[in-house]
Amino acid sequence: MAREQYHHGNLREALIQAALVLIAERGISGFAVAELARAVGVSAAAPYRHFRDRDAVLAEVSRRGFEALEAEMRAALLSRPTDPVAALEACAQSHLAFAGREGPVYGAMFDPHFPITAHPDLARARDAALAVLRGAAQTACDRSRAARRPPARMVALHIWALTHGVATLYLGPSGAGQLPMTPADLLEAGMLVYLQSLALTD
Amino acid sequence: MAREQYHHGNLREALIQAALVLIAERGISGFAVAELARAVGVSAAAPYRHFRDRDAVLAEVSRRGFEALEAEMRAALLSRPTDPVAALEACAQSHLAFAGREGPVYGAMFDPHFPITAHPDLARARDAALAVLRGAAQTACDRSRAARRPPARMVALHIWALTHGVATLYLGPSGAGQLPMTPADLLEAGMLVYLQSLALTD
DNA sequence: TGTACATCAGTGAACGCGCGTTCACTGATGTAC
DNA sequence: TGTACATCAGTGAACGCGCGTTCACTGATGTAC
Repeated sequence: MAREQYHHGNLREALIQAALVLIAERGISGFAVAELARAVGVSAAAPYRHFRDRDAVLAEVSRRGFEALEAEMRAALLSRPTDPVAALEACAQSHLAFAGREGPVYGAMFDPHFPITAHPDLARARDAALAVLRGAAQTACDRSRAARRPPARMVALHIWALTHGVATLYLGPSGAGQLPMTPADLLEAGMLVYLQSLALTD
Repeated sequence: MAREQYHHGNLREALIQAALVLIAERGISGFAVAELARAVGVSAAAPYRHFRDRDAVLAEVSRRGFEALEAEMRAALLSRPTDPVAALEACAQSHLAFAGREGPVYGAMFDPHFPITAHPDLARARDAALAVLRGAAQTACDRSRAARRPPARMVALHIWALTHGVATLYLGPSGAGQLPMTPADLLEAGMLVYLQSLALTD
């Protein structure tokens, strides 16, 4: 854990990795720059060479989170190249799985108190992740035979919101066990009902 | 602001009211017992005569929040006695409106980090609010002519999650303005698509 | 190949801050007789 | 109606804590000539 050299070499990266661990252990509100520095074995002032302030560390962690989420959703999508409904479901399920696996980081990514407008990179990464879902919705909507098919953007937002709602309500320590089914099943059933109206099952 | 008497008279109630203001101003993480005592004009130790600890204050505020939410959903429901779909929509919209109006308190009510198991009153109040939605879903499902109608409990959970997702993603300062429509419209459209599958429109 | 020097990436100490909670206490209230 | 006394609901001081951030600084690195 202790460093040998005066210069760390790649302190920025080490800080981010340590931040992931710290956030997982303590949660967002328990995340402290001082403790972060301690974990890396560096003085409390050192992180400020690489990040403007505490929020900047959180923003970078969240940004990477969105990049990972985007990649996973994209992969899920590609695993279902033919069936648009299955593709949307895989996409939503990978989102939910990500939230379950990366609980605390997911919390940071979607923290309503975070001043996201001050961190445009973060907003862009989030939008890029949502865009994957949007693309899948577009494919599905193009094939819809429903009388009044909703715009793809809206479909994407509905799925995004439903998934996020399930994740925040029923994943994690506080949410576990108040459901007569798994969160994944709840989401799957919801998607099924919702997508049925798009008249895509051919 | 300054008290005259040594005994406050109704400090517990005054603390709760002040907590509402404080949470609205500073958010949950900025909510401090010390500041609360200051706001009421009482020593920092006084609140501990009425609440075990900081969390107990938050729990009571949240509990009342759920009671209010329950009442509003119930009222919304009663305003649509004949049409089950309209009733469900009114219910969800009142939930969303509550979240918009009581942003910070709503945040406390659904804070994933809160140790809700340590506060059974709070869990009960939350379940009671959800039960209102559940009842409305039951009424709707009973009249469904769908081939495979989902259980009412699940329908309620879907609507609960969708509403909560829309609320947390798109209400409040961080969520405003990233949507090409109002959150209420997004929710309404989502409900419409979802409920269509229940084959209730008669 | 060697050296002067600019720049980078750390240090360590300090500032100022506020918090949650406990403790022994005291002033006020109300009740029993 | 008056008084002793138990109880209640506050006080004020203190403990221990940790944080974010800045500042002048210094050790290490690398580059130009």
